[in-house]
Amino acid sequence: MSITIRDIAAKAGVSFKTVSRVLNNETSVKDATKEKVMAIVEELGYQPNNAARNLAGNHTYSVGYIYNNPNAYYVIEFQEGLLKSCHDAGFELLIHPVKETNEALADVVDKLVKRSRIAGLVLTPPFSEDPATIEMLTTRKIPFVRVISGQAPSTDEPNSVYVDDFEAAKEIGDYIVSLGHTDIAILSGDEEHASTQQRVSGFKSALDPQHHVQVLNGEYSFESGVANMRILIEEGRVPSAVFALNDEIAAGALFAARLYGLQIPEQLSIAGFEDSPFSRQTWPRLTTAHQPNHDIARSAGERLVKLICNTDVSNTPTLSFQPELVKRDSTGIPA
Amino acid sequence: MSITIRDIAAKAGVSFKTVSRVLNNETSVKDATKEKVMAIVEELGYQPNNAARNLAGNHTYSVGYIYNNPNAYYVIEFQEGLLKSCHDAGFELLIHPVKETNEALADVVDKLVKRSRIAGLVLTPPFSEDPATIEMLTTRKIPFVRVISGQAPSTDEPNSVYVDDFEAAKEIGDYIVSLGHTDIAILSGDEEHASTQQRVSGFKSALDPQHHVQVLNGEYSFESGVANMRILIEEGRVPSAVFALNDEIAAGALFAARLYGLQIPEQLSIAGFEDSPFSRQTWPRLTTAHQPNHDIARSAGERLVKLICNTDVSNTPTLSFQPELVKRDSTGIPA
DNA sequence: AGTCTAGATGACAACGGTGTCATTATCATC
DNA sequence: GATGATAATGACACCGTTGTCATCTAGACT
Repeated sequence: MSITIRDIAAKAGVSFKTVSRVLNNETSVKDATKEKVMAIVEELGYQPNNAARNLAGNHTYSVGYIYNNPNAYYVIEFQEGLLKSCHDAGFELLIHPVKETNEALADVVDKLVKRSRIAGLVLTPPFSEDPATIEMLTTRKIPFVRVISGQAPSTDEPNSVYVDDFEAAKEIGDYIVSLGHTDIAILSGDEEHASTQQRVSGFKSALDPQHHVQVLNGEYSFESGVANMRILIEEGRVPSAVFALNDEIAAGALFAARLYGLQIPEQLSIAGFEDSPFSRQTWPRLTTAHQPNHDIARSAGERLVKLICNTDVSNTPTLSFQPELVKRDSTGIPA
Repeated sequence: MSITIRDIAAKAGVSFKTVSRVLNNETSVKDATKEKVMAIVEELGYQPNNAARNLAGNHTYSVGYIYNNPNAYYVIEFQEGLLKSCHDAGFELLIHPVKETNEALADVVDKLVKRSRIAGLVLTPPFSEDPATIEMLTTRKIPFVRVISGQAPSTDEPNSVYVDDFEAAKEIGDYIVSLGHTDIAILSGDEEHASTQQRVSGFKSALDPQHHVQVLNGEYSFESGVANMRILIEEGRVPSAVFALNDEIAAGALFAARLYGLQIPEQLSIAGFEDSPFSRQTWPRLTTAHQPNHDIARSAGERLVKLICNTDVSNTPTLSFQPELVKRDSTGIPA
C-alpha cells in the first residue's frame, strides 16, 4: 500500500530501526548512513504514519487548541499562527471550541487525551486564566502553554505567553489625554477575562485626579457597546471620549452614537482595542491598540512543541508581547 | 496506563475481540453481552485510542477541511458546523488553510493522506470548484464532499452540497426593483468563485430591459468595495442602488460612500450577500441574503461521515440550501 | 596485542486496536 | 436424538512505528 520505513530500509541496505533513527534525528547514526537514508526518503516521497508513531511512541504529533472566544477574527488569526508553528514541526492541530461550562471543558480535555492522545494544549483566555483548568491540566501532567494577560514576571514562566494589556491601555490613555479629553467613559468587557482588569487600570493609570471617568460593565460584544453607549446618551452622561475595551464594543458604541446623530470624532472620540481587521472597516476607522495575535499564537505553538519534545527551555527568553497604539480617525480633540 | 479493551474484556469475562465488536456496533453480539460490556465501558470511562484504531483498521477517524477564504466569519461558522458533525460521529477535524497555489494544495493533501491518513475531505469554494483538485481526489480515491454554488441537479450527487446563490440573488434583485430602482451597479467578487457568476446572473434575471446596469469586477474584500465605489463616484456614475456580491464589499462601498458624503439609503441603496455578523454591525445595517453556513457545514460533515462509513447514501435527499433575503436599513426607495 | 569504551547498528517485543478465520453455543428441522 | 445452519464468541496475526536491549565495530589506552 503505502511506503513504510521497511521499504526504505530495504532499499538503503540497513535495518528499519536505523531508518527510524534517522527520521527522528537520534544521535549515533553515521553521517553517511543518514544521508543515504534521507536520499531515499526524498526519492520515494515517504511520509511517516502518524497513527503508528502515536501508538508506538505513547505520545502523539498533535496538539489541541481549546478556546471560547466569540471574536472570529481573533480565533482565525490565532489558529493560523498556531497552525504555522505546528505544521512546521510536523504536528497537527485539533481545534475544540468550548461554548459551555468548565464541565464541558474537562470532558473535552478527557476525550482529547484519551482518544487522540494529544501531546499538549494551548489555552487562551478565559480558560488560560481559570485556576481550576490549570490545576486539572497540571495534575494530569498534560503539557500546556497559556496565553495570559499581564506583564511577564522576572522569574521565567516557561509555559506562559504574556500580553501586556496594561501598558498598551496606558498608551491609549496617554493619547486620549494628550488630545485634551477630561471627561471619559470606559466601556468594559467580560469581567472573567483578566485583560479586562488590566486594560481598565492601565488606561486609568494615564489619567490625573482632575479627569472624570465612568466605567460601564459589559461584555466583549458589539451589542454590549451599543447598549452601554445608549445608556450614556439617554442618561445625558455622554463624555468627550470613550475607551472601549475591544474593537467590537467600540464598533457598537460607534453604531449607537450614530443612531443618536453624534458626530465622530467631532462630538465624541472612540478608541478600541485589538486592531481586528474590523477596526479598519468602520466609519470612521478606529483608533485602537494592535494585538499581534498571529505572532503570539506562533510563539505559543513553538513553545509548546519545545516543551513536548523536552527541549531545554530554561534559558530561552520569556515570551512577552505588547500591543501597539494605532492612531486612526475615530479620535480627535474635544469640541 | 490507560484503560484498554483488554481491561474491559477481563472485567466482563469475555474476549477483547467481543468488546471491540460491541464498541463498533457489529452484528451478532448478544444483547446481554452488549449491555454487560457497555456498563463496564461507562463505569471505567473508557475512550477508544484513535491511534490504534487508525493503525489497525486502515482508515482513520479524522477528516480534513481545506480552505482558502479570507472571510473570517465564514470560516469560523463553517468550522463550527463541521466540528459539530465530526465530533458527534467521533471524528477529529484537521484544518488546513491553503493560501497559495494548487501545488501547495496537492502537497497538503499528500501529507494529510500519508501522515494523518485522513478518512476524507471537505472542500469549500474555490477548491470545491477546481476541476484539477477534484480530479486529483477522485484519482486518489479520497472520499470528499464539496460545497458548491448552484442549483441541485435532478440526478443525485451524493458528495455535493448545493447552495443556490442564483435564486437568492434574484430575490435581492426583485426587492431592489420593487423599491423602484432603475439605475443599478453590481460590485462583483473574484471571478474564480462560481458563485460570482451565479449571483450576478441571478440578480440580473430580476431586471427588465429598461433597467440600467453596470458591473464592476473586483474581489471579495472590503478594499475592493471601497475601490469600486470610489470609481463610481469619481467618474460620476453613481447609481441609485448597489448590489455588492458579499457583505465585505458592501461594507467597503458603504465606507466609500460615506467618504464622499452620500447618505445611505436616502441617496444610495446598498445590498450585500451572506449575512455575516458584520452586516449587522455596519451603519446602517446591511440588507443582505442570509447564508446558513453553519447548517451547510454540518450537513457536509454528516454526509462525509456517511460516505466514509460506507453507509448507503443513494436514497438520502440531495443536500441543497437557499440563502434568504434579509431586509435591513441600507436599502430604501430611490430619491 | 589485549582490553575497554563509546559509537553504530540490529533483533524483537510492544503499543491498542481491527480483520480473519476457527470454534463453540443455540435452535429449528427431520 | 442426530443433523445442519446460523448466531455468538474466541484465538491470533497484523497495522507501522518506537523502545529496549543485545551485538558488533572502531579507535584509545595500557
